[in-house]
Amino acid sequence: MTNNNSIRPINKAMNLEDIAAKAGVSRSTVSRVINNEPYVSAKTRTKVEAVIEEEGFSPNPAARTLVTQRTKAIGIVIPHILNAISSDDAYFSTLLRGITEVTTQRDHATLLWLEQTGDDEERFRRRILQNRMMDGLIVASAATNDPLFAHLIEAGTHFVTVERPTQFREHTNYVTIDNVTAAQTAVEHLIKHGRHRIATITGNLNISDGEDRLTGYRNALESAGIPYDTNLVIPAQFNRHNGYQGMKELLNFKFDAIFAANDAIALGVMQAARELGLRIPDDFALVGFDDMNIATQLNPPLTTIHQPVLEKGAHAANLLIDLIEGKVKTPQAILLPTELIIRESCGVKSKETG
Amino acid sequence: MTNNNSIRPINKAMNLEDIAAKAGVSRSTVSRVINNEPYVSAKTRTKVEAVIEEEGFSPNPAARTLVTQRTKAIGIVIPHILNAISSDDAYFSTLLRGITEVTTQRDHATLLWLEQTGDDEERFRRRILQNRMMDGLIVASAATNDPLFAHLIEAGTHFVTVERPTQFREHTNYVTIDNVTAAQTAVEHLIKHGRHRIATITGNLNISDGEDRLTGYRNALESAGIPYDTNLVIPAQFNRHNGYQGMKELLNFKFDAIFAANDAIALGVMQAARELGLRIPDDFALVGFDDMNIATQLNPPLTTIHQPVLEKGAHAANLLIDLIEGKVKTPQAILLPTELIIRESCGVKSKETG
DNA sequence: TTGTACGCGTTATCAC
DNA sequence: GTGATAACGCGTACAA
Repeated sequence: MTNNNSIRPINKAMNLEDIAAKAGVSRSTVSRVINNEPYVSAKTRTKVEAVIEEEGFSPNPAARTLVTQRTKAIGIVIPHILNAISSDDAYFSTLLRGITEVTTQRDHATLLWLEQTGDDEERFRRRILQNRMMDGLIVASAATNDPLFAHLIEAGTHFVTVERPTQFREHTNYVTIDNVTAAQTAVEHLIKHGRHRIATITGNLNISDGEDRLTGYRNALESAGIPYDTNLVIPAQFNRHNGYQGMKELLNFKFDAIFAANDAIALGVMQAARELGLRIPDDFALVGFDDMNIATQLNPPLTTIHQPVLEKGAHAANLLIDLIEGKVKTPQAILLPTELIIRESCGVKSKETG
Repeated sequence: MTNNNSIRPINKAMNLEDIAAKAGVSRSTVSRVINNEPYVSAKTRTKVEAVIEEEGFSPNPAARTLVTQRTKAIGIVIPHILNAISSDDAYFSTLLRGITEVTTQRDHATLLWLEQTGDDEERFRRRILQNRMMDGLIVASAATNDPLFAHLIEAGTHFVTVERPTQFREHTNYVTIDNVTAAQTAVEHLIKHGRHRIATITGNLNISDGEDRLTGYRNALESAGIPYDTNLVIPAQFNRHNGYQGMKELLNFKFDAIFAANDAIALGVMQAARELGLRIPDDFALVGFDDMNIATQLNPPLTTIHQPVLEKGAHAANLLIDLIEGKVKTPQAILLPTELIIRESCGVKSKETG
């Protein structure tokens, strides 16, 4: 409104110039102090810092971004909202916590991009790709063939996934767990304890987590010389409803155990079993995946694979910011450990180890 | 780097000037087209739009923010992370979904600010107050006396809370539920069905949700002429562990029902009861609050108050953006409806209505 | 209806 | 060590 430097409108934030005037130096010097640059005398620095402190000044991020081309913000992208944030599940909020822990610590803001139910994919992608408020992206629960990846790579945008990539592997940084081995461990545990007709209700097979857990299941059967029976493999998605439906489909066949691709699915199985008057683990054993907090609380407590979701988020954020800051060049693949947690749903006393 | 307009460095984003050149018009005309301003001939507009489309151009948000003083982004602030994101709980992620649904629809970005465990409050507050990447804030699960509010009001920052404010009421926009009445309804349901020694394990009493639910509990007792027995009131926090502990404390006293201030607490109660060999609802009735998805899944299924968390988030976001856009002036208080969901934990068949 | 010119608040590049 | 001054990319009075 006014061009008069001496009178600042009320409520108008201060700027470098104002601070400089108050400190009796030039704008450039204030900038140097703020950015911790050398070549400022101790005395000047102290004076300027005092004024900054006194005024509670902080530099305008938009102006800064305009010249530095950096926003000091990252984005979290969740394309498949219905799967990822099935509200049964603490996976998502735990991941967020892990991520923000690091972004906060490393002085970055965090933008959240959830694909909405009515959204078409193309618009969602454009919204993210065109938004230039972020220096990089963490992509969670995307389909392995999601076109987003091609666009990100083409645009040269830094990104990290929390699933194993199946395409563009040489361009993709990721942090995940060894889903194949973990699932295999779970199923082998069932086999070791006398279950031989083991069914599985899978997660989304277009997400590597789902795909890999099915592979682990197959591997376990194969190692034990148990034939792979497609009747016992119910393709589904990572949510409770699918577990519930899957259980009902399985009724047509004989089985003595179910490996659920995650705990939400296991929850659905338990609900169906209960309605059908089937008892776990007496009528069939059940093993889940994720170790959500609720697992101890179920009846019976759920045997499951524990995975370090918080750490996954934290590692992803660190990796992304390292990438942005140029501290990491070659594509990184970080694998986090998992653990089989034996409770009661698998029919083995939790005292005796696997 | 280069001042030569005719040669753009590879990977350098286009700007208005470039588009203008390609379209054979001036920069301002392109700006007008992008901002849907009048006084552009249909022909010019079409031409410019074609170039924009062809180049996949979108304006630099930092530059835009610098001049408009608007970021088209809002922030979500969660001060009490341990309470709000107790990983038992879908409340938080559901709220996020509700919020982002609206922010997306109204073309705003969403920033996430979670107070970290090791964080001191003062630093957290500064981080938010000094960050100018947002046009307004949604504050969730803050203590009613959180100093943040005073700062926000002083700074003239638009904000909306999803709890009832106890101070600065005339300056605070909020959307919440009628916690008092809802809690009262829950407890009256217990009374009506013969329970007279009703205990409660409260939520955080420095959050209005916790305070109000306790008030509702008192009101119900009072209406029924049941004396208020402080032995039966366990001050606690909104998480499962506190429910577990609270249940154990209650063992010293006689009671025939528990009103848990949220479902997470009820979960803890159920776990403790199970370990103690107490049966619900035979040994005591139990009612929760929230109606998290898992409630149907518990043993027994949990009677609880349903609250529309998704809608809460959506209303909050709409209200905030209305505020930012100047469409709303006087402080708004939006109250959303709740409903008592009768299942089995209260000892009443779910068929017969409370 | 279109174009010119200035300002938004920084950082970066020079002189001094 | 310090201070002008030119970008950064956009919106917007004002002139044409």
